[in-house]
Amino acid sequence: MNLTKYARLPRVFYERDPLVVSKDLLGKFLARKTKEGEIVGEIVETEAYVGPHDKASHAHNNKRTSRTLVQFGERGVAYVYTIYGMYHCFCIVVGPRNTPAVTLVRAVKPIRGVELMRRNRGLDENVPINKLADGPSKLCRAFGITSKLNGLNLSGEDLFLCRGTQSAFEVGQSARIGIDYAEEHRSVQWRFYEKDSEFVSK
DNA sequence: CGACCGATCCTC
DNA sequence: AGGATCGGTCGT
Repeated sequence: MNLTKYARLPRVFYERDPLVVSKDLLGKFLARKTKEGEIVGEIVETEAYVGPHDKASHAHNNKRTSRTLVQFGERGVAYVYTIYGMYHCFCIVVGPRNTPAVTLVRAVKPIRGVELMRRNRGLDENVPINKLADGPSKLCRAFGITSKLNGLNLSGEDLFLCRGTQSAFEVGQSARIGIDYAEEHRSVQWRFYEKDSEFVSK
């Protein structure tokens, strides 16, 4: 398997309803290439932040700040932000220009580079594989994703998305995590995950 | 410039 | 159940 030749998800993949894209991202591969080596994970959990009317969105009411700026740009670009001073979250811009919408990638199933993921997390070899990237900030640690990658186009070489070798799964759906402030959008079912997967967040 | 808080994670 | 830990954001 040569990652460099792996076909990136085409631009049209992102040019659909954010909920459809978020759901369709399940089973796709997220790949990272650094000097240290290559890391690949199958996306098993996502959340949609569907637009400026979404009260859970950082860009609610088209709030345009230095943090949210990339949400107003091109689709298929990384939106990486810091949280609780010590962690990062990785999102994919899925809204058209000037219409902020993103998919938060919450968990992946490690496919390649498992040892590198362990090293990046500072974990030893007896930590089970399903605990390496089962949360939005854990996967950022495991993949070495920091705010330096904010605004990066996801069809390049450093960090990109591609169709993997998808196995069959059923899609589960639930309310999004950690957005109790979002009033009537607190309970909408905009979280998607591979049902029965042990790699989703707890 | 000060104050508040978080799309989390880890430990108790 | 509570603490870590600090950048983003907003009000003064």
